[in-house]
Amino acid sequence: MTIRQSILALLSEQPMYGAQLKAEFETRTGSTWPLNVGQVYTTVARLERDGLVRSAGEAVEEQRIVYALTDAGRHAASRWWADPVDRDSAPRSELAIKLALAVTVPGVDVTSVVQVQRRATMRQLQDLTRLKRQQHPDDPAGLAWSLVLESLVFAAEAEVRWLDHVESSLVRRSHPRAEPAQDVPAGATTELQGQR
Amino acid sequence: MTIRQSILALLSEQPMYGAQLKAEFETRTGSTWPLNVGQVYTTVARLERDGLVRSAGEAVEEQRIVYALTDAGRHAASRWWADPVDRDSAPRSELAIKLALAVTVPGVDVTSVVQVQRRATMRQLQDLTRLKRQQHPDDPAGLAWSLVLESLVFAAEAEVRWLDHVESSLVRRSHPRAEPAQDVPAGATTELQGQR
DNA sequence: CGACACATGTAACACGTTACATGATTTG
DNA sequence: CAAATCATGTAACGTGTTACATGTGTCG
Repeated sequence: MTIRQSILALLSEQPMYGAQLKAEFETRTGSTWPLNVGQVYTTVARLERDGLVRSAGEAVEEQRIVYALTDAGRHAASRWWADPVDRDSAPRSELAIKLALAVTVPGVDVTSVVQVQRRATMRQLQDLTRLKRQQHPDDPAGLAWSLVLESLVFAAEAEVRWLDHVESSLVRRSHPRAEPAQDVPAGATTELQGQR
Repeated sequence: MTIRQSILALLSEQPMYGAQLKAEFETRTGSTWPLNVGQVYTTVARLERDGLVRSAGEAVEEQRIVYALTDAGRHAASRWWADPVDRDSAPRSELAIKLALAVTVPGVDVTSVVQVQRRATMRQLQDLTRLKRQQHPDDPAGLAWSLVLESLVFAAEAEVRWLDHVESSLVRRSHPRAEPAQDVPAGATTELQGQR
């Protein structure tokens, strides 16, 4: 669904042809999520089928087929801006499910699962900060990519915090006698950069 | 892929029949993500096709078909525990893409997009804390659900923080003369519960 | 008996993804 | 001219999702 909406959004700025859509999508999101060209065509075909896009046949150039929004398409695009991202359709969090199952299936070394994941997420965090250093957020064109990178950073930080929280829950479960130690506050980002 | 792995994990504990798989999945993850029964059967059929599951034909009861892991299936299940969740296959963040496009497509009221989303996420956060109050994390069976809920809370909090960060980036962009005001530190969760 | 719930499946479709085939344009 | 590049598209497959059809017990 995301690609669908993204294509609508790009076409709402200006009619474009297929490869241009791919290029625009990738430069604006900083190539974080590459987009296969073929997918552009399949998605555009579905949009055309649904009456949101029409191909303004070979408008200017030779064999380039330019796509444009129909009225319904313009409507759908503006609805995307107006509505919040649907939380009900939020994809299942594989990590949350994995750990929920890990603590209920006997014989699973939950602590090890948590540690492996924590290390992986910390590495991703380092990669992201490395990427951010090659980045000029003042550049108006770079603002978008900057935001994308930072959204990944925020998500990864939250993941690490949650993993630590899971670990402390496990400790509490195995030591039910211990006085209820206060959990790490959510904002303890200070030490987050250090490897364990 | 997530459902596939979840079914492998459940079957690694014990052979089960279809409806039981649905029930176990939902009780252990707290019905946060309902699972259509039909999907269990389609997924199990694919697992059988791939040689990870075999149907131990009508083992005990009358017409209940019990599924069990093959050796390859057990192997796949334990690999899931050993490996971190693949970050490369992490789904595209619809929200991040949406805002990246919003700041690059002219004529979009980005601030409004941010505000609408923030309100929606705050409401979700309130719903989650309300759910958490009806929850006993000391109950060993409830621990899993507790963790799932908290993962959603952590993710939503991170989303709100990121949205605020986006907003301040926008302000900075429109007032380039202003001295670079320090951003809100990632750990400013204290006020997060209050509506704006 | 009839209604209900439980359990099993199938059919159909949407989206995402990749690999491949084709044609046109540029360039060494 | 030949090779590389750009652009368009199609075919095939995988997962997720829903709606529907069917059978089988149970219980008032």
